[in-house]
Formats: sequence, C-alpha cells, structure tokens
Amino acid sequence: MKMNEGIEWAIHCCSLLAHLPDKAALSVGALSEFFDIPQTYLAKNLQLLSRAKIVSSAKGPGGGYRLARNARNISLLDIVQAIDGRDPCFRCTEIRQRGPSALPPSRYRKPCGIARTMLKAEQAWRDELRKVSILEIKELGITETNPSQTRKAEEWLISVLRSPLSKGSSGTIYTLQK
Amino acid sequence: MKMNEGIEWAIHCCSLLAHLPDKAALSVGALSEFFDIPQTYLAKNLQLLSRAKIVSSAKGPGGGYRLARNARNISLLDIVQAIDGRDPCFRCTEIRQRGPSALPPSRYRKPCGIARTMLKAEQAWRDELRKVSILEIKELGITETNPSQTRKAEEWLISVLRSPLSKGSSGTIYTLQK
DNA sequence: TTAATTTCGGATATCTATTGACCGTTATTA
DNA sequence: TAATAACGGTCAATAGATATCCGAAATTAA
Repeated sequence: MKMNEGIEWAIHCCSLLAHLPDKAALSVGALSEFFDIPQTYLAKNLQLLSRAKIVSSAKGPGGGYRLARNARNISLLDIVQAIDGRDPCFRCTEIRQRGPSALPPSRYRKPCGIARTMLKAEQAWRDELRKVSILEIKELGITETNPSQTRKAEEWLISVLRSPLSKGSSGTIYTLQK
Repeated sequence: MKMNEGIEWAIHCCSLLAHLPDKAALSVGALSEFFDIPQTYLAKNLQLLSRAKIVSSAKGPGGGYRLARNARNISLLDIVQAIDGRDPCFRCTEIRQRGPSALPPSRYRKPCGIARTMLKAEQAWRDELRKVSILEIKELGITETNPSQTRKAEEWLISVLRSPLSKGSSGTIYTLQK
C-alpha cells in the first residue's frame, strides 16, 4: 500500500503558495522548477487541486495558481482527497457472500464487521489529517527550516514574482516569513 | 491508494481458524473453497501469515493452517503488517532538498515536517487496528451473522474436519459458537 | 488583431505493484 | 511407497501510478 506521490508534491506546493502575497500566483513551470519535479505530471495534480477548489487558477501571461482560500481553512485531508479521491483504502469484496455457506444477498443487511472495523481505522487517520491546516504546515516549515534556505527560497520567489509578466508584484517588497 | 486484497482474505481466514477446536487445521484448498477465492494467491498470503508466526502450518496429510496463538493475542495490525509489510503509506522523497533553494544534505537534521505529520496520521490508523483482536472479529461475526449461515458454515466445517485425513477431529462434536 | 503565455482535458505511453498460476522440493502421514 | 500439503521460486496477466503529448480555450501585452 503506497500513497500517491502527487500528494507530497501537492502539500509542498500549497505550503509554498501560502507564502505568496495577495493576488500573486505561480505557474506550473515555476512550481516544478522550485521543487525539481516533473512538470507535466505536476500539472495534472494541480488541476485536481483546482477542481477541488483548493487552489484557483488564472490562464494567460502572469497567470498560474494561488490558494483559493485562507491557508487556515485548507486541511491536509482536503488535499489528500483532492489528489487521491475519496474511496477508502480497504474495499470490502463481500467475501462472506461467497462460498458454500453463503446465503442470498438479501439476507445480508448490515455491512461486514471486518469492513466496518477497517473503515473505522481509516476514519481515525482522516481525523488526524483534518486537524492539520496548510497554515500550520507552512509555519512548521518556517521554524524548522534553516534560515539560509529560507533566504534562498525568498530570493528565488521574489525574482520569479518580479518577472515582467506576473501580476500583483509591481514593486511589492515582502518576506516569506509573514 | 488501495489496500492489498489479501488483507481482507487473511482476516477472514484467521477469523474462521479461530473457530476450530484445538489441534485442528484447515488446508489452503479448504480455505479457498470456503471463501471461494483463488487458491494459489491465497497460499501466498497464508505463507506470509506463517512467516509472521500468526498461523502455524503442518505439512502432509491432515496438515494445514491453524492459529499460532490465542485469537485474543492476534490484532488486525499484526495481520495487516504481515501481508503488507511495515513500510508507511507515505514516503517522503525529501522534496525540500531539491530545486534552486536546496542546501547540502548535511544541513537537514530533522525529518521534514510534512512527513512527520503524515506519519503521525498513519500511527493513529495503526493504533486503531492494534486495538482489535481476531477474537473480537470472530465474536462480531457470530452475533451479526444470520443464524442459518452460521449453521451452514458449521456443517461445512464439520464435514471437512471429519474427513479421514484431518487430525484432532475423531468424533469431536463442537460448535462454531464457542 | 496578433503573438505569447498559461491552464484545461483527453489520449496515450511507460513503469511498477498487485494478482494469479505453475512447478519442483520438502515434510508428513498412512 | 504413495498421497497429501506447505514451501519457495519463477513467470504471466492485470491494474494502478507515473509521465508525456497535443489541441483547445482563455488571458495578456504589444
């Protein structure tokens, strides 16, 4: 059982987008360069975030992606479900309805106890993910990241956002830290 | 993200084995017939349970599988990990160490905050699974299963265990309910 | 209006993990 | 000795994850 790698990318991207000043956006190209990950596949995952209304997108020059709402209101569960869907990991195949001791399907009212137990465990997992917001992830990153990396990231971001075609960047001085 | 189907099979098998009287065993063939699942792949999964010391095996006529210890002391987590291994679903690929703002590897002491958060959620999932024993799963099955199915299953089991080659079955009358 | 940029959606290819079958070996029983 | 049954390895088929490409639509700037 292995989790979609796009989930890791999506969380990192959202955390980075949470650093941007209002109205500013980053293109797929910029994001894939910042994280050094495959551009086309990242594009697919960002589209999923867009459909889930976690990020909003703008086409054309200076366009790109930004968070669709406050980072405080985006949970890790939102992102995981946007990328991976809402199907549970455990899928009950109704084994109990097969084999020599099976009964007609109408006789099975309650869902299988094994399935209920497995799904309850997944619920505990989701509950944990729901508790954590992108804002917290962002702040965790700031406090734990080497200051020199923060500076490097800041400089890179500023250079990208100041490029001729990006909106909301004319002369804006800002810091990654707030 | 989809869970190994063998896990569902393994839990059902262990729950059934928990019904057997002492010393009795069921072969792969019997188990695959009871649940109507592919014999060869089930065999693979039972071997994994055997290596994990969740079931014990006996070769030769009358051999097969039985629980290696009391059903109370086998948790769903034991089974999940036996079949699926112990690797976490979420694998951190250290994205933060890539791209234009990366630093030399030695500068990253603590593990990535995103990874820690994701792994903590998985821990909550495992904690839930650890709480549930095969004994509870078995009892859940008994109380929730249609009495007529219980009877059918019982009859099937008795017929299999009374077959000439099975051990510990000579004249033993027992019930699935206890 | 035109050219450049950028997301969107579909189609498709590639890689990897899961699912499943097969076979020779070994241990056990009758 | 013959039959049973787990064991371990290899291999094939399928499904899922990863990745690329392309045409279309929208937006911006010149």
